[in-house]
Amino acid sequence: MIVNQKVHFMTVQQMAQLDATFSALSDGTRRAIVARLADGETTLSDLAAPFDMSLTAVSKHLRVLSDAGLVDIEKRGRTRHCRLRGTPIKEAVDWLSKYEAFWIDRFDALARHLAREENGT
Amino acid sequence: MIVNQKVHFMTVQQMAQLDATFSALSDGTRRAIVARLADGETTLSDLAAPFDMSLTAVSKHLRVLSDAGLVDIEKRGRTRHCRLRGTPIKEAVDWLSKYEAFWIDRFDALARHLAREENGT
DNA sequence: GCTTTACTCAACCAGTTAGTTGACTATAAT
DNA sequence: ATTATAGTCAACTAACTGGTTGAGTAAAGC
Repeated sequence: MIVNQKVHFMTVQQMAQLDATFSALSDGTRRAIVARLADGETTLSDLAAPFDMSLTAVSKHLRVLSDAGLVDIEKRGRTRHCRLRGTPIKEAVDWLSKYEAFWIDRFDALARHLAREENGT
Repeated sequence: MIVNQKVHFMTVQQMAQLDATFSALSDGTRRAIVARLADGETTLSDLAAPFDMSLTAVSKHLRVLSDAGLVDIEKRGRTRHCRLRGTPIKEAVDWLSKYEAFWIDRFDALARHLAREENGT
């Protein structure tokens, strides 16, 4: 089996966007925020309530997500209303999708096969 | 439109795995390594050649990928042979896929609509 | 046996990250 | 007008990151 040689061109900004997206999602608190926002728009205070950390800390996490373009923050009176944006997530999936062939990985499959043989099954 | 409320249970290890995967992929050099390995197995030296940094630096990047379970490193004589593993990538995609609804984002769509109106088109 | 190759390891450095606290600002409620 | 709420900002800390260099090790080649 021969894997297609795929040359991929990417601008510096596209690289930076992927950096920011993956980096933003590398923190469990931020992934929890994303998960929460998928259920609908919320304010910062509401968002922060379940977390065992200061409002400032959650605000900073939200800022990271906002800088990465994953969430929109809208100032409304004295509250900040946050909502999820899908585009950067899609871009991350698009990048990952290039390695889809490896999800049903021939090497993984081989490894599983060998593991089964080692176990004598 | 109502988004399904999805409660998601995740073990500490699954969380840590996602942390490691997204964190590993948040660096452009490491994504380039992954891309390179998708074209086939290579040694560390071969892998390091195109990069403008020391072998030690690339070795460290590879170690991060290895720790995250994204690559296997096999010692063979004095060379290290590296190959891609798909499973963690699949897990990352599975997580992201829960937000697939937002890729064709009603808010994004609204934002684009408003942007078009602002431009008077 | 000596030299080159392919690495690893430890120490160091500068910059970033994830959290804290305390002081502040602006809006809303009484 | 006062008070409570929602949040920001600046300063600080501890730990982590991404890179370096120099020394060391183990396998291959001559």
